[in-house]
Amino acid sequence: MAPRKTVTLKDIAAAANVSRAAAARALNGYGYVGAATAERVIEIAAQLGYRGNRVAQALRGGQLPLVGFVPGDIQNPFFAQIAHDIDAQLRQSRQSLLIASSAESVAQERDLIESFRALNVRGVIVAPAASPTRPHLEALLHEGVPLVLIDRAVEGLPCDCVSVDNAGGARAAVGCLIAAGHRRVAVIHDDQRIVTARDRLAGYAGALADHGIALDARLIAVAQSTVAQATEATIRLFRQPDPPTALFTLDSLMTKGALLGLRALGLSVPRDVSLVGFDDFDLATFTEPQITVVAQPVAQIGPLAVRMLLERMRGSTEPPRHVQLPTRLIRRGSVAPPGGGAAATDSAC
Amino acid sequence: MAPRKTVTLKDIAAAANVSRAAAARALNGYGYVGAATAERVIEIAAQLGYRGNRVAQALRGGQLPLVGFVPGDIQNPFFAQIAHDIDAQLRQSRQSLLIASSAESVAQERDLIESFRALNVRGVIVAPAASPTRPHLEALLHEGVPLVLIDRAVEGLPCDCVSVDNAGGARAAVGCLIAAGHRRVAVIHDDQRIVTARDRLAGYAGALADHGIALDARLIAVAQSTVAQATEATIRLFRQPDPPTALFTLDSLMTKGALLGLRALGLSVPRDVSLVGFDDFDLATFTEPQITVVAQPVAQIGPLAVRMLLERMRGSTEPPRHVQLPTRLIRRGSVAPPGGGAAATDSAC
DNA sequence: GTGAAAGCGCTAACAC
DNA sequence: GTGTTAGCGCTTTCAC
Repeated sequence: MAPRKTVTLKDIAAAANVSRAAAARALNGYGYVGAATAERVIEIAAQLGYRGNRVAQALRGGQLPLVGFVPGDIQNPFFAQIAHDIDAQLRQSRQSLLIASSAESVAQERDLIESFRALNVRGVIVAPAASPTRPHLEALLHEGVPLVLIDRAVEGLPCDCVSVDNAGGARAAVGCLIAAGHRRVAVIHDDQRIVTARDRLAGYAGALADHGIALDARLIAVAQSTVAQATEATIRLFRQPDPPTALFTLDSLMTKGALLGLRALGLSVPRDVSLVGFDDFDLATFTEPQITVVAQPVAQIGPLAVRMLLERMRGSTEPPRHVQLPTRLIRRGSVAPPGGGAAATDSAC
Repeated sequence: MAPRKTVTLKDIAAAANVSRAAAARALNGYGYVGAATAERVIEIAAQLGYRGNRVAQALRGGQLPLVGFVPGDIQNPFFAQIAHDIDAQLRQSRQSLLIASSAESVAQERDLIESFRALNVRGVIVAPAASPTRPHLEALLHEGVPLVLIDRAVEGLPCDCVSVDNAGGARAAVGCLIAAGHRRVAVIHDDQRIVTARDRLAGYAGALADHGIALDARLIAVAQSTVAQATEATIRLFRQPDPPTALFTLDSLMTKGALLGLRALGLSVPRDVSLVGFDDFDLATFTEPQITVVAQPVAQIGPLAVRMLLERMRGSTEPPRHVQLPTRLIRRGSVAPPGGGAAATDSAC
């Protein structure tokens, strides 16, 4: 209980009968120190439980061994895995990780970046929230703090970025549906708030255009990215006269909602409607049939982002790189030809 | 790009033609400062983009506004939610959160605590990994660093703790199975590595004892907490001669594994076997039928832990509190009487 | 090889 | 009211 006074360099210097300078040299193993002295100092330090004071070190020389990470939401498995990977990678370079979710709010993101700046972090990884301008990120760059964007690119921000090919993935997903014979492919999207949603929607439109299918506004539903809203949107979509025969959902929460909505409607997948979702998720392989999805290379994002960040922290001044990782269509059992045709185990999809 | 020299208190003092002390007083709003001076200083500071240097402040006075959190695994939704809640709560007291998973390894936990100590964090929240001794946590306490344990209590460690009633929850779960008429209730558990698993297993044994049912070693399977291992364990359990009629799983990963194993065996829930899992999870309401589970009050853990921590950080010296939150049995559709009896929509469970 | 001394940026007595 | 001064714990020239 007694908040024992922390042992400082001065203490161990005194105990070893050397100057603080000599002690520091011994402990950090630089400069000239007599082998005997060094050994003695090190032993005494160990004995007294000396542990150095990063704060003082940071004040003197550089910065604290701190890196900040701002995901949209740490509860999202996508970000949770990335956080885990960043954590694991960063630990090897003995950096500690500050994590704080922006909850997709720019204001919150700004505050977080602000506090990171005050702490003088060595670098920051952020999944930027949607916003027309981003002065806080620019300020970071301006101060020379290494910054890596993940998941969402930001135009005009000269920094490294790791994202996935959202448009391409969506195009492939919808293409697969079209290849199976669908013409009336619905989509649920998320009000365009986030860049990724916009790109995925663009991919949807692109796939339709590729095959000369006109966009039909009645097949495009808007919902916030929650299970409940997606469920409702699905129900609206399929209660229309002349309903769609297939559905493409822009993220895994929406895919879950779609599943629930379809179930509520008594519609069976893939017999009554075919379904493809963006983003793989654990539930996708538990359903019967399993759900066909566009999988993102989540496991690559964190490690790559860290590698880029460390390079910058080491002083690299290469021009910013924007890596766009490819997605992968995982064909499972949720796609079949329209009109309750044959089960499509081995269809084009 | 140009790492513009950070503006320091000295700079703004010079620009305002006052001493550093006066400037500091104006900026931090303490002590006597002339209103005019204060205003001028503040304006100049804003103009120059002064932002103070927490590191220097910390060196001088107290500590950095840092709190550490060591979950077992940030990817586990249980910990992800807690992390989210801690983050949200802590933000209000303007603390930044360091998060690093122990991966259930004491060695890693020790290293993390070590680095937190070096950073002089204000407090630590940890889900302690299984270990006979915990010198690093004791050291923390000894230094007077506030520490709150979550999810797992540690005997003999005089600090606050928030856990759930694992034994009681398990007892209720198994009791429910027994009430439905089951006598041969199997359990899959996790090698006793973690305290929670041990308590849940004790609850299982307790429920059996309550009803005069003898423990049967052949009904107790060991598996690590992974879907794959639990799947195998389930298959082993139900391939025996005289197989169980009900199954209790100790966490959600295992429940998923059990579902898969049962499906592989062609066994239907709850007709052929009844199932109750510890820990609620999203999939539990997607399956047909939905799975009966023992739900933990996850949403309470983080906020409560933070409240306790903040109190300690404010200097409270109350005796340590150990709060054990109650669990709740959520009766869904995975329990029925044994022997393919009637569907148990409204059975005792 | 080792010690003395000068700060890093900030705060808080204490003097004026 | 405001300035002077003395450090917080550490690193790092620069003498010796």
